[in-house]
Amino acid sequence: MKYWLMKSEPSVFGIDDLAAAPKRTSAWDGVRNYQVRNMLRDDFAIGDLAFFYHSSCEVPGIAGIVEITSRGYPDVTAFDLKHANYDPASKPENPRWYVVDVRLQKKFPRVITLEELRAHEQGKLRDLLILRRGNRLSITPVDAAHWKFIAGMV
DNA sequence: GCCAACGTTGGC
DNA sequence: GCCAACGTTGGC
Repeated sequence: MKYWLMKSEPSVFGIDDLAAAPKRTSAWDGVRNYQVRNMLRDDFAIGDLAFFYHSSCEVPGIAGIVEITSRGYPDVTAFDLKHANYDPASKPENPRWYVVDVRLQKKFPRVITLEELRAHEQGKLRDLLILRRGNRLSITPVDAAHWKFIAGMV
């Protein structure tokens, strides 16, 4: 079982959108970065857990925990001409982009802010990828020790 | 394969 | 809105 951190802009899709979705489950679509695509396609397993991170918003930080409920499968929004995620280079017979399904496991009573995380940048959260300068991946692996520590910050 | 131009991410 | 730090594109 692996741990992850998945970023989303709440103005596009936030934790409350997931809470309101049928079965509190949704495909994590719209990833258009090859490194992240490879993780979704090859590295995610059913039962993995991920922090749901809100980015590009007033208070960036971790809003809750989701459970991975599928392996990677093709991102059908890339095939949809009218969808914002449309990519003509991705074909159903040779899909370029992938998703996994996520189910909301827990919305935190409060957001664990980026500022709080940064307070441990030189200590317990050293080498947490989200804190690394220049990191732009929307999905990053989280090691077990970091996961445990952050979950304890709630 | 190089690299300039361009686009995107995301904190501030 | 600004801008650093990327990733991608395309001419050569």
